[in-house]
Amino acid sequence: MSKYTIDNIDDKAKAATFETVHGTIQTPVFMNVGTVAAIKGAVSTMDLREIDTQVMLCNTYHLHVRPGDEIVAKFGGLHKFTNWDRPILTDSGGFQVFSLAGLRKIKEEGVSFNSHIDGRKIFMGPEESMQIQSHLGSTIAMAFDECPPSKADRKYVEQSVARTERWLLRCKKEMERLNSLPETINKEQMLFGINQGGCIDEIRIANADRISELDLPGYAVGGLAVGETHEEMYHILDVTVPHLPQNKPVYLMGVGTPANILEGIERGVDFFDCVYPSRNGRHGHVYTNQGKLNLFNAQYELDDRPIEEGCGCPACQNYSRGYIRHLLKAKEMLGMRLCVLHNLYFYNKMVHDAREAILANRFSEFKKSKLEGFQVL
RNA sequence: GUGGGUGUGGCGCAGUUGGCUAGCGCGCUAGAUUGUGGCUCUAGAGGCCGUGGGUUCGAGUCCCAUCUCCCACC
Repeated sequence: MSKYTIDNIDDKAKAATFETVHGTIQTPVFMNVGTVAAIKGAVSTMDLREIDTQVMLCNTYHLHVRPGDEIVAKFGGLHKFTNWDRPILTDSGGFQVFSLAGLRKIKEEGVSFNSHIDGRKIFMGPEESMQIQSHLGSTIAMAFDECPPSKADRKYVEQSVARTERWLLRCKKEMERLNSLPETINKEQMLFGINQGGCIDEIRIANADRISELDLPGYAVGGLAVGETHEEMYHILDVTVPHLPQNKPVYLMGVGTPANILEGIERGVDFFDCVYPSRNGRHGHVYTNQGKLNLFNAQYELDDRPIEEGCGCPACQNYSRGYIRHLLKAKEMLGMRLCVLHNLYFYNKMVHDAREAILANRFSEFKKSKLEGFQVL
């Protein structure tokens, strides 16, 4: 039984508490992306606990191809498999329809993929996605959707969104069936619906209105940050979020930069996830309140300062920029790991601080000072 | 000492019968990256081609000398 309680609303920015079978989530929240049940960059669930993060995100498609969701189920689900007892959100595999374009064929029933691991043919539709996510036993399962390319024309977007809506009904029905089975790992698994519609206001709004009627425990805005400008993205949030239920969490999928997240929070978004902190960390790009640093740059060779003065992360508490740069150049895994840890800490802390600001009704000043700071470097 | 081979950006190499601004890989310097295939992509810097002569309209390419390093033989 989930329960969403709004703690405060500062203009449109929301701070809420979402209670789940795996503990409470305080929003806004950044969810740490661990696609294959691990945060890339040698970051463990022990580390996630140490830097005090709330939610891990895993991927249905990737875990289905390897190791296989039946295997995870034999371990008792993702929570036991990964030794993470806090909430886990699983993405449905829908995005892979988009990101692995070229390996796919979309039909009404679902999508045929060729596995990126061994090339074998895989079929996934709404029912399959729900079955896999049920095996994984995540706290929140995402609906199986299609994320149309940003350059798709209106007609394609209309057809795609209509099909995604039909898929959502099938997801809901299948999840209800799965949650009632005795062998199901998490019988209170939640299904979040996903809003689509490209950059076309009317399609977004009509879709948001229709899926809101399904009374799902949460809703996501998908299909953003896929090539449109930041202004277009913010505009879509401006017009769409008000058409999603106010008493349910709103999740902006795959977004984004620290600035994107602050803009999203300002528009009422609760949940975020993005590969940036981990991917950029692996590439030596680290976030600070003054902007982003590329530790591969020669200027850090003799820099004995931490990544960011005053940061409480394990990297900054123990090591210098110069040492981490050396590790990165030497391709030592520790270099990536320290950068990823720092970035995850930075993201989680920023969103946590945003919550504090909302609770104190000073989010607008908070956001303004953060954005000004990011532009210093 | 004799014979053979070698010498081209930081490293490893291409450079055809001598022909226009000498290439490539790695490295280096920067930049991209938004529901992640530990990637990938883009741009940039850096070489008087061991040294000194010579032949030629023109030499990294041919000739002579010299030095370096490697191999074999005495």
